[in-house]
Amino acid sequence: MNKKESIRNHAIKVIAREGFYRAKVKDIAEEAGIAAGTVYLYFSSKEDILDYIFLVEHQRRADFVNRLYIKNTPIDIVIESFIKFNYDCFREEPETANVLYRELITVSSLKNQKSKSVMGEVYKSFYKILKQEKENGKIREDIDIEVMSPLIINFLRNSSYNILAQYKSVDYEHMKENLKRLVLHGIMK
Amino acid sequence: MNKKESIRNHAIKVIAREGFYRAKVKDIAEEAGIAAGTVYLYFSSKEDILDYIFLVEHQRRADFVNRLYIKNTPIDIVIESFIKFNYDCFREEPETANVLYRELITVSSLKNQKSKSVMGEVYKSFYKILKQEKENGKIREDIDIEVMSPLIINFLRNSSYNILAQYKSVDYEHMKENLKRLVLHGIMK
Amino acid sequence: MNKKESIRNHAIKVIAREGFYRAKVKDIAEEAGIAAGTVYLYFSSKEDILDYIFLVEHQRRADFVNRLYIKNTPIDIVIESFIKFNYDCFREEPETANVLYRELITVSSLKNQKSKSVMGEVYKSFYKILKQEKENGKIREDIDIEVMSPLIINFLRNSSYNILAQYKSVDYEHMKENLKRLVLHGIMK
Amino acid sequence: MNKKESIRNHAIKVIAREGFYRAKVKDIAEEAGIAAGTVYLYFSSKEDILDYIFLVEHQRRADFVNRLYIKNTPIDIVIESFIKFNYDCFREEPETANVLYRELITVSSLKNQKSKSVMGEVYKSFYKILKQEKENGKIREDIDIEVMSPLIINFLRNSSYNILAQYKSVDYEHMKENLKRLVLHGIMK
DNA sequence: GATGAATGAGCGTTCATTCAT
DNA sequence: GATGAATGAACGCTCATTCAT
Repeated sequence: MNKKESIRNHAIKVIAREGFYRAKVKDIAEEAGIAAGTVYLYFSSKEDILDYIFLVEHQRRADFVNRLYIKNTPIDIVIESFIKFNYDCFREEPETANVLYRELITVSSLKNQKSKSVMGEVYKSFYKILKQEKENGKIREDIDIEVMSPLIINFLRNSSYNILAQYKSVDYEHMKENLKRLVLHGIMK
Repeated sequence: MNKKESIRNHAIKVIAREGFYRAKVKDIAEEAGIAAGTVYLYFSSKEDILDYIFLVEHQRRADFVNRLYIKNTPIDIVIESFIKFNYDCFREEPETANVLYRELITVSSLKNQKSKSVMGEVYKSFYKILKQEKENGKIREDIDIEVMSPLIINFLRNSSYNILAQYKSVDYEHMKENLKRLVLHGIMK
Repeated sequence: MNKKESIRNHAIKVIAREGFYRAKVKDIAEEAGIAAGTVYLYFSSKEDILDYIFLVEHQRRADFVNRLYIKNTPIDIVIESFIKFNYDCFREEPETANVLYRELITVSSLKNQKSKSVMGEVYKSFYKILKQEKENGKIREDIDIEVMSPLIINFLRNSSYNILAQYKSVDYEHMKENLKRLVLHGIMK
Repeated sequence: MNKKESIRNHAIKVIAREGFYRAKVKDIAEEAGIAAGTVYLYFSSKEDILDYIFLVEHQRRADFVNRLYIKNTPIDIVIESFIKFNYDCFREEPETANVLYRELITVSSLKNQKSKSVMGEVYKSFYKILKQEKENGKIREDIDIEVMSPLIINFLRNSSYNILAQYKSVDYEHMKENLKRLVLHGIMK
């Protein structure tokens, strides 16, 4: 078993529960069934663990959106898929959602250059999809896709999280449908 | 001079610069030109300062949206005004924007009940505006306004922050216009 | 009304409740219905208040024992009276008893020279009584009264406190009688 | 080398010198040749150290008196031995004596339940010895041993401390003899 | 004399990180 | 590689004392 991945996974649990600053390296280690010192064989610092969590999650999104782009997926399917992707991620691993949503901003001031640049890839791929569709005449002319693409991506990810975090018993399909409609009507002709 | 307000203002500066957990009470006091102990004459703890910052800002938004509701403002003007309001707030006090955006989530897990309930008022007023306009036949039937109103409010606030934080030299009017269009097309007939 | 005495009396209450180090000057002042700063018009420091409390109480005991000495009171009556005196003091003002018993030792390391010297007077008077009675042939020859007089005085005072503190519903007369007997049989022929 | 015991021993020194509230954890650690943080690997708080000091000392006395009881030791030997035991303890470790005598009361208001219950054992064993001897007809009928046993135990311990603390150059054997005589004459037929 | 807001030294405790084993 | 005891810098908070009003 890969120990670095094990630490990442258990760190997500602890950080989701306590928040990054309250989370103790000792607790993460304990949760992972190793000694505190061992963590430092795989990560240079506590912050480094968080960076790595972001990196992996951003990479997953970058890969996902990039794959949609390569396959020439039409914009309505892209929006729908990305909503579904985030929903599924967050429902399957609620702790990861928590960490992504809560700590992302706090740490954006940190030095996680690598994680940042990967997030940039997500924006870029989504932008390319929008550009293609604008050329196809599907997107309204008065929408500046360069400016809006990161805002929309963030909106979709945050809303997915918000819905799952706020509403306990609700028709999720209904909400996903609403979210998709709002964005599609917002940008399409 | 109101010392509690002075502490709030200088705390915003320090917390914006360092983040809440890195910000030292001593630094906040120093920035405000008082002794560290004096802070505790006005706040019961460091966390209490943050709560108060949120409370004041949320109250401003609650008042703003509520006033629009009372005046029966049409939805397109509401969206436009709220975008402008956030823009202006964030441009005038970028540090406040930083704190609101970065720390809001981190601390949402804390016990800031008062601040939370005030934020709830924002949602409620905005929901009432949307409800009115739906009855007026301006909102598309397939939009569930109960679900979407908090998502839209957050979208507008976060996007305002994102744009100001990301783009240094840009045509802000153009971006505000884009944001408004996306949301209006997204929800209106 | 004498403000210094008022502070002394209310300080006794607070110190009895919290212990000297936990007792706050502010609480003492509040209890006495004055401002914290006012305390420092009558006492030079928090410790100074405690010194004064001791001084007053020791003086009362010194006066009491000295009066017995002057009146040529026989030893059995002295013992009995001193037990009764302590009992009555402690029953009437249990807080004072608490402070005397608990803080006396802690602070014996402090610089309360005046209070100490007054306590010395108690020992001296009691010693003179014992000496008189030894010359009268009432005290056993093998008792070194110089050594034993302070021990006995402390024993009587501490035991009074202990009994009142430990036993809630008990025949106090029976216990006082026991205490008196033990000491009298211990020292008399 | 047992580090917990080392901390206990050095804490006794510092607390004896400064008093509990003046003693700094840092000083205790420094005295013990370790870092301040290390103290918290063995004790949960500063107060916890004091509790442990009491526990150990009370246990020693409890064991001592209990052993005398088991061996059916006659009362005069018990008194003599207990005086000697306290003398020796206090002469060998004057700091321990100081702490026991000075802080015992201050902290008796704290939550040191364990330490308290151990002290109760001392009273109980001594009471059983007295009861035995009363049945043997050695103790005067008019002495209520249930009431007097804790008072006597405290008297012996406190007096040992007082003598050692007050008198620098004195015939200690003479004083111990005096103390023993007083108590024995006080209670025996 | 009386106030009480302001001070700031001081301290208990935490916890990321190290390193000898 | 793995451990976990030890470290010690760091920080939130307290409260005796002062002093301008």
